[in-house]
Amino acid sequence: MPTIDPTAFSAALLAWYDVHHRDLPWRVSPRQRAAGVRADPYRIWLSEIMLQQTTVAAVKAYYAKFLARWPSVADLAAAPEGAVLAEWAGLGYYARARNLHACAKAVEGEHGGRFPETAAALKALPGIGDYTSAAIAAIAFDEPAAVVDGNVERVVTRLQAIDAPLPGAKPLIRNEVAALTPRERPGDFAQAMMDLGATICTPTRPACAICPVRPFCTATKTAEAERYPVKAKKAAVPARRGAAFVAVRGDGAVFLRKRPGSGMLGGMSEPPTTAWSARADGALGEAAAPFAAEWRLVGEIEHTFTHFKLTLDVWHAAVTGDPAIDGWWSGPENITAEALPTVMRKVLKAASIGTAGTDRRAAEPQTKGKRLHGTG
DNA sequence: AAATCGTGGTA
DNA sequence: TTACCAAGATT
Repeated sequence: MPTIDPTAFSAALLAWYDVHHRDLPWRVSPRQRAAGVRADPYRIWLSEIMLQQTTVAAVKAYYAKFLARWPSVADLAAAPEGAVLAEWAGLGYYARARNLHACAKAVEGEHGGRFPETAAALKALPGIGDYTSAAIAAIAFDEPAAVVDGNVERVVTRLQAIDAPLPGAKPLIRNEVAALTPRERPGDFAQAMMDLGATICTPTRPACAICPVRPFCTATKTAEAERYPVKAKKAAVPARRGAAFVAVRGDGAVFLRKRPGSGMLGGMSEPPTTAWSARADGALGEAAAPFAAEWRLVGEIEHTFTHFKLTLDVWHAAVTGDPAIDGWWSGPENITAEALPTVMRKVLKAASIGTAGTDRRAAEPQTKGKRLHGTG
């Protein structure tokens, strides 16, 4: 494997970054940085947690909402977990939101309200692992930590034509990044590597012709950049099936409950659902309902998670009394603020529970989910 | 240490 | 439609 001159490499990369960096809400631009503006650790941390396995486009609106509602780590630490989960609803990987809140409380309770300033200390906090600890340390505290995300893995495996498949090649990649990371401007270097991966060294059809570090790249010499990184193929996702029961009161309120605090959609809200059987053929009738009511099958929804595809039969009932299980009634004016993950919003939509306005019976054509015509 | 954990966009 | 991907962490 050829050795890259770190000084020449980072000079080329940073010169490109100074001109072509992305403008992002949580970012301090190189111009601002040179003028002495420091990144706010809270904002860097918040954005990094949100950006884990999540696109910049999806994060922007959530970042703005969180920052407006909780401008400081103290504000976030003082919030109820349920409020954080509700604000996170729709962004996915909900353990991130639980850990976000736990981390804010740890910073307040154990670190005097200030984020620790080294990657090693940051990594001890909830939700902060190898990547995030290095990123915060580099961007907010100028520590020359090796920042390795998916972008960097792609860039480095191409630079060095690393044929070893991921994730086994991670230690090798990390060492390469550590060797390349400069003492000066380590935060800009990390962000430059990620911007390069996001805009030039893309997964498909990389723009090698305009790449600022092309002279250092082995893979592009043989036009093989697109072959990297090498990854093992993923297994096909199995199918599961279950049922959801949407009870509606006369005033339009829907009965919701809180899911267990850990595991799938941990801590999030839902209309009561059955367990999700590994068998895709599980014919679940109203006998599976959590409480007796005049249940009527009104539709079904499909939702694909990371490791399985779920089909839920959607049952609906008009209810007068209170169910004998834990939960609460959520009125039409409150439903959008509930901690409902996307799959559960699909369920409510299939049961004609609107998320806008109060007329849940509005004749809105069903664009998603199969509308069934039961015995009416 | 392989499995678990969401969602939306795109080829 | 299917498959893969996007600033990974936890157990």
